[in-house]
Amino acid sequence: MAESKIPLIAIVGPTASGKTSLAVAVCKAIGGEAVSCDSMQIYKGMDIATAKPTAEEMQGIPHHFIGFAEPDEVFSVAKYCESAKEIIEDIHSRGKKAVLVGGTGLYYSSLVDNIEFLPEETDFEYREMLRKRAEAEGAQALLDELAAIDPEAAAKLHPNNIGRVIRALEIYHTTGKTITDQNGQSRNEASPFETVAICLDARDRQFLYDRINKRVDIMLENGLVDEARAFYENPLGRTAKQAIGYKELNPFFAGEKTLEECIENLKMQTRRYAKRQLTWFRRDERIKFVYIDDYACFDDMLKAVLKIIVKE
RNA sequence: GGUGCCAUAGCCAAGUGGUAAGGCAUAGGUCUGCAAAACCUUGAUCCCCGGUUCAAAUCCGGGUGGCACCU
Repeated sequence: MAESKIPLIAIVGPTASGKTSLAVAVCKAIGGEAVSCDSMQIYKGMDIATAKPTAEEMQGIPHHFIGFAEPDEVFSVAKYCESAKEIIEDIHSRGKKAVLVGGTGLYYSSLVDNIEFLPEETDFEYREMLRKRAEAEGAQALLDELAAIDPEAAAKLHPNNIGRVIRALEIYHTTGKTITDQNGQSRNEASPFETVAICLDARDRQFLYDRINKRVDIMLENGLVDEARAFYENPLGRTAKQAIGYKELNPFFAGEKTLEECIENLKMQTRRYAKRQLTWFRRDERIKFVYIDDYACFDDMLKAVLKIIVKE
């Protein structure tokens, strides 16, 4: 069984930790192709803010799953897993190694653990109705309702986390099954991948934050403001508008705040995002952590990483 | 040199006699179809010294620092 699994190398980690350059170097060393695991780099035009790898950075290594969707397209984990699996299988069938790169924890874990998503069952009207009820009756009312049909799920949710409570109710509404049942069934199939995952991190948090701050400055030099202005004038879709880098500059375009204030906030939001990414990867004990501030130079780190990959 | 105002957690800030609201940040965490999102948890004895009082961040005196105005 295990022999038939597809080997998969994953390089994950917080933003600005150096995933892109490491992945390219790894691909070069082992004959790999990069597969992005990033919820925002999938969009066309959102280049600077999402730090999409440039042609120069890619150094001729094929990068899949980047910049193919329209900014107004609503994307989801389910779609990601479906397509990413196909891409990885294709790379493998051509005798190359797939190297997954990215920082979207939900996409990563759903793909690697082969979460099975059932056919689409969203009901936006029902969601909207529940949202209005939450406003009128209070969030607790929705959670109480969920507790009546699925006490297990309700126990895990905080009433203020309205989005999740609504989703749980929505699943019951559209499928007749509780989210607990459905989630239980989603893990039935074993993963087709034999994954070796590496998470980039910094021993000194400030080291990472300095890199983040610096990178935002570079994005600004590269024209982030103009890119953001374009999306301010042509608003993004439901998924894409969540990207960090545009919404933080809107108060400046609206004349409510100075550019400097917005930039400070943008840096702060990026730092907070990096922290959240880390909590996601830290809880997966299979992921090996590599600390970027342990190495004097990139090549030393690359050697250490390749050692982990070869050993596994 | 004089007069007035102010001094509470990293920042903003409420509280005017009974043992310190709140917001932001920070740190940690949750995560199954919007996830770069959403959500949870997380800290102080109130500039210093002395006094009044059963009791002071809160009143009085002095000091230090800042701001404003005046000569």
